Amino acid sequence: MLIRKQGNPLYKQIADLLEQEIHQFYKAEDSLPPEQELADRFSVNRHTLRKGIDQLVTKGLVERVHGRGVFVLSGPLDYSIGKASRFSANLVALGKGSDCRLLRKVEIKAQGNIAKSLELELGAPVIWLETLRSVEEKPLCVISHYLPKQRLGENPIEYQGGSLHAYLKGLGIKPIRKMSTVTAVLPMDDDATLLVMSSYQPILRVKTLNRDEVTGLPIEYALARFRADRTQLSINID
Amino acid sequence: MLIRKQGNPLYKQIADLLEQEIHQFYKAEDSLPPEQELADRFSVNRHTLRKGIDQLVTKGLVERVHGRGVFVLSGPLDYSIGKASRFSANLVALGKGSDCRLLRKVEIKAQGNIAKSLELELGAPVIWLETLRSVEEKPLCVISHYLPKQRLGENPIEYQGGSLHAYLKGLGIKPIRKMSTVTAVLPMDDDATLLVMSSYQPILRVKTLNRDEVTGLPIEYALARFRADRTQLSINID
DNA sequence: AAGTGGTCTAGACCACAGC
DNA sequence: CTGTGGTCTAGACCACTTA
Repeated sequence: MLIRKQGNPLYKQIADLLEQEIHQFYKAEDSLPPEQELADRFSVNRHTLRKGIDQLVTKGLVERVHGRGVFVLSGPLDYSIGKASRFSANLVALGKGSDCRLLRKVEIKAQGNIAKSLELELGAPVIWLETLRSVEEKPLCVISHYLPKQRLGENPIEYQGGSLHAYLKGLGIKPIRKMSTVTAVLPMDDDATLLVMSSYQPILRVKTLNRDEVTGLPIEYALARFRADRTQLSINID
Repeated sequence: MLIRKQGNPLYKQIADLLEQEIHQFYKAEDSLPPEQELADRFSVNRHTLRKGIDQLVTKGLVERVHGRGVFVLSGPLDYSIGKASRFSANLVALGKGSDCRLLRKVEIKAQGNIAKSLELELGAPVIWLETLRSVEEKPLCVISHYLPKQRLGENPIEYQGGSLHAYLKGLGIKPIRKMSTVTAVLPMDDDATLLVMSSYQPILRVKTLNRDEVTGLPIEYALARFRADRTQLSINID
């Protein structure tokens, strides 16, 4: 049935076969037969079978659940830009999300990129906030904020959610966005979970540095991860 | 050195270690030591080592070349979006050699988004150019350009490659970028092929509208698809 | 021919889910 | 407990590149 051939390895043939069968005979939520059973059926080692399934996982066709099985995912997603524009996030309006939940608040020591971007000494105290912003009840982006503790005045950080920039304003700080860089990647596991998305859809990664309008010193370094299918960054140039 | 622990498999630890080392000691184009050598060094099986490298490949950090080795990829190019920025200028500024190949040149009738963006009547003639731009011999992005024929003067479009904006300038047109939107998607098959990338790595989609500086009329509507692993868009806000 | 990555097998044990 | 996927080892051979 399966033939070893150059350029068409067994695991690929298996992936193709399974993909066909999935489209023909399976529906979303169905589980595939156990790996060992499939391996026996194709007369290959379980490792080879697994590699075949890996292809389908990467493709976003199926999903592995430890201890339970391999499950067929619902059909391909629509990546049309028209759909995305409904949820368009304006770059300038960033940080003004309608709902903002605080996931984490810790004090860490500045190091690497964070120290460099914030223009801090290594080891200087930094407040690390992790926020999740949703629009219309649907999670849109996760943002890691890094704030230099020493530049926040004597006030302890009591931010609990809502607009972070509004909170900072209350401390007499007015953050001004100076630079952003944008790139696209596939999400880390944690982010995929928070954003309730599959690991095979891209996310937009926006890195931003905000400076205090008064002192001109860096006041916030932020790394935002947007669900790309719900986001379109608009950049207007005057 | 490496410790077996739940939730932190060896291959992941290896990936993390290698990533660190790559950032510290390697530069683009460098090759990693052979797989067997690395496996010995970490005292793991070559399969386990390979799975670690797989992580880095997925991450876009390194690239495998059969029979030659594993090579470190160059970091993303920083592509800046600003008023006058053009592709060629961007890369020249980075000191990189670039190349622009014309893939297609057709005349079509304006419709839908194109007509709307270019502020044309439905059915008005539009020149559709498809270009592939490479940097250092490696494909970076595919761009679809839509030019309103009637605004190009009497000149037939004789553009054959190279800088498109330089060519337009020769026609007495100076395009100014007015708006861009950015989003991330998985590539269409054709684009993935042209960009020599996997269909599961995201691309950055940048939609741009350029207006003629003199008349203020839309002169170019462009839809660019960048390999996200080689691109970082910089947005500077004044 | 030698060196590199690519594929496959065989067998083992672990971790998680559900009965 | 049993059944599932997850990780790791050991060894083999193939395919591609370079010299």
